[in-house]
Amino acid sequence: MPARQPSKPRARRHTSDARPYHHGDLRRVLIDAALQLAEEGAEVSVREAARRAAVSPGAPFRHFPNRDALMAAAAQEAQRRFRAEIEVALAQAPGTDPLGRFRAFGLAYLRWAMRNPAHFEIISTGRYFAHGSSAELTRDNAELIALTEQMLADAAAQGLLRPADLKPIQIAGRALVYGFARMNLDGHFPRWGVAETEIERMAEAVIDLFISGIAKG
Amino acid sequence: MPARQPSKPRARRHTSDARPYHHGDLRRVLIDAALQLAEEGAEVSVREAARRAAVSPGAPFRHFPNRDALMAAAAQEAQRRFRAEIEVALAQAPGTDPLGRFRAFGLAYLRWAMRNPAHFEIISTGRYFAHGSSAELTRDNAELIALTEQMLADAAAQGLLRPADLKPIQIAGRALVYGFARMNLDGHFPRWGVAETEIERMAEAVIDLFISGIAKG
DNA sequence: GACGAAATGTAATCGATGATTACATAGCGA
DNA sequence: TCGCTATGTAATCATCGATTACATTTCGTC
Repeated sequence: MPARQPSKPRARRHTSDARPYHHGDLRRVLIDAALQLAEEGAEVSVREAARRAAVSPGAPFRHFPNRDALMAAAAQEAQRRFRAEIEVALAQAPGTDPLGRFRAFGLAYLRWAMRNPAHFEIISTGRYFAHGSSAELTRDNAELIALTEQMLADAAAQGLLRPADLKPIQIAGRALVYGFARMNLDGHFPRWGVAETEIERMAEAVIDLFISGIAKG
Repeated sequence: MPARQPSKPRARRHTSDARPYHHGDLRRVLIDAALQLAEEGAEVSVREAARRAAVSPGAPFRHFPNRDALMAAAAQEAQRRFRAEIEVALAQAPGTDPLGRFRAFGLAYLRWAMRNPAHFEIISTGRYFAHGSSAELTRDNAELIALTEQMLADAAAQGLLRPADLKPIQIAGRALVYGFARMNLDGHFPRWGVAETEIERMAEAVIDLFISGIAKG
């Protein structure tokens, strides 16, 4: 036991012998641990995150005032990844057809939600932290919504849609995609096929149905 | 303090002096307390339910093996009320037009979900208890789903729908309504109008949009 | 009616959790 | 080099779900 006497108490950056008193980047590690816990289906506790970071139960509170703040930070990280994937999909979307872009958006949205259900839940639910407690999350989400609304407005301006109020279309589009994602999350889909491809095919069919329902012709 | 000496230890049914040792209908009272707590936005704890029933913290476990069982029972009660309201609405629905019945169903569904968000959450989320832990809840829900699917199948059989696969229509219909309800629940609607009438009007518009999207003509 | 078993409530206790406080150590700048 | 601040530890608290031992009531059976 007494082998713990510091052989190198010098101001070294992180010698490899035993973990240093200061962790290095505990905040980040805690966020990752929280996301990982959620992914595993376990409920996220501050203590368990601390445990995984090999740190005392009180340490996390140096970085987050309370549990909700940790969850909010984890949600921000998840949202960052979510948005990155959306933007990649849009960048690869064929051309300038607003409805085609809308379709690509919806597909990327649902694909991510199907494959990262726990992270999607953290982002969307507003149960782990007060909704609006993270201004960044709220702003980020508002931007994505504005993006889709712009697509639909463009489609209307180009005469691609059947005559109808735009607002209900926008709301319905959001509700449809959000509802599909949450149904998957909340266990409202029977264990459909063997793979996740089947449910993703259904997601595609639902999006196409919606578009054909609002498109002219 | 020593005024607690039982003046009437006889086997009376419930004399009015002081609460009797046995509660009477603790199970029911606990379920109601749980629903009330959810309605108030507080998180539901067994102890708090016991507190409201003026009973010791261990008492509830005589009626429910664990917290989840209490929540499942509460969910069953909420589902019972939900379904009752749906059936009233359907009974009042004008005629035999399948799409009209579908519309009435959707409106009643969303109306209840908007006005009883906490109860809707308990029913739908599968987070308070293992999804499928309550066979009755599952069966009840399956019946409602079968009902709507039958409406859409009838509509298709009567040639009221544009040609399309029925399955995506059924899934999309569920996702749309469920998504709208959950968006409201999860705080994705800005505090729209003063009253709840505005959001209910939007719900109606969304349902009508969906129907017009799948209906022939 | 009387009695004993079953049902139902209480009291005490356990382990886990979020949170706070006092203290220890590291790292950084004047 | 000194000392301030950031960051981690240790100890502690209240709350919660859950279990156990014990108390009281209720009810069927004789």
